[in-house]
Amino acid sequence: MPKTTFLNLDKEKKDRVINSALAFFSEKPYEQVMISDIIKKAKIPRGSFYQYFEDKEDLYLYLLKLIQETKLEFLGPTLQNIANLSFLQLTRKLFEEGVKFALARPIHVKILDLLLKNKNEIYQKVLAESMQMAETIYANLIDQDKEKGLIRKDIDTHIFARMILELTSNIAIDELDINNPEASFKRMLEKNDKILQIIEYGVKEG
Amino acid sequence: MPKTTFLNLDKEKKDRVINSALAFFSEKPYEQVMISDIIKKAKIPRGSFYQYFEDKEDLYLYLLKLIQETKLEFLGPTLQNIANLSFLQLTRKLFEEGVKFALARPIHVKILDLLLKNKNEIYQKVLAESMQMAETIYANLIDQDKEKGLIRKDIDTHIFARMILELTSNIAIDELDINNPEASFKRMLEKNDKILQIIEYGVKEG
DNA sequence: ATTTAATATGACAAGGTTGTCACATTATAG
DNA sequence: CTATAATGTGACAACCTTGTCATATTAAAT
Repeated sequence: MPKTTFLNLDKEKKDRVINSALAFFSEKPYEQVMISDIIKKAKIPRGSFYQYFEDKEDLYLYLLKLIQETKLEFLGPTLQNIANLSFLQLTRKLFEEGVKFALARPIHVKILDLLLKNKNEIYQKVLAESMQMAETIYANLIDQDKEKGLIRKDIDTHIFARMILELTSNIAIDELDINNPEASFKRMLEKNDKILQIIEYGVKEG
Repeated sequence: MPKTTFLNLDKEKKDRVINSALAFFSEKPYEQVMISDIIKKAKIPRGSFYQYFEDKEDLYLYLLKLIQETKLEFLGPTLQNIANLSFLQLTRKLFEEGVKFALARPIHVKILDLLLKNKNEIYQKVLAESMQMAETIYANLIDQDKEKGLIRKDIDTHIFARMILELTSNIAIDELDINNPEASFKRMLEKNDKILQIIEYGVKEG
């Protein structure tokens, strides 16, 4: 956690630091981001940085917390209305919301994407558990839908859950084009639909 | 390319350098691997390194070439007998061969995996084009199978090709366990089958 | 045996990064 | 209007990493 000195800073300066850090952590993996670059872009002296944060990890974990908060806030309304959805409906919803979030907060999404791909020490520390939990939740929903006769019982629950998790996290980022958000959005939603169609009905004729 | 000095080296020393480099490049992304570490592990003096290679990139590109050769050699027999396979049969075959290769050459696979995830300058230089080409080939095969009535015509060819490419590259590495190759192998093949089943028939009941 | 070419070595300069610290500046309290 | 606490600063030590180069050492050629 940042020291209180940082939290007491006026918003402008705080934002300068946060935005500078977000920019770098969205461009390179954690290990390759340099404190020197962050303070240079944020225009704060080296000494100040260490007055605000313990070290790079301290700052990074703080950013992740901010990102998580932003995402939860963003997903809030959606999460209110998922109780009656089937797993596939939920997946479609989350795909959609994922796209929306990626367009609204591309930097945040890039940071999460890098962390997801990197599987470094910090990933183990902060994401591994959540991913495991998400998988379990998905698995339970899938099993429920099997009981309801919505999903074939011979499907491997665990693997299906993993597939969905992998596809949800990877697909959004590729097609993202900040310069053309509307087109981007449409394209990504279409892609989502097509992927889900394959998963629902398969590709085999007849 | 390495300088002739390196190529003329006796096999033992050459292998020491290559294996040391392979070890590091399979553990960390290219940018985070340090020449210092490689020469230390290979037990060659700093000066020698620069007598053998231009720089880190020179060495890395050389390793990638070796890996590619190994892989092509490995896949050779398989590639002889794919002419009459449907796209899905081919996919199954390549999944299988991918698993076998990952077990036979886990270090190589890890290096390729890191490169695939990183999308850095070197990726653009050596892999981007191949990936594009693979996608095109897949797309053609899919279209052919649509004509033959094997794949539903309403499936989006491009996206289906991408999905398969993504799944083939990501799945193999996760479950890999060097300590228990046979169990690993069996588990991974089963996983492959289950994924392919979802892709062929979909998950939806009825 | 001598000369010439090829290799091997490791000290070193140049450049970069991190974390600290003594000191300057500003805010707060008495 | 001090005195005390909180912040702001940037020079600096300690540590790395890269690429080079003058100097051995070894091999090949004459």
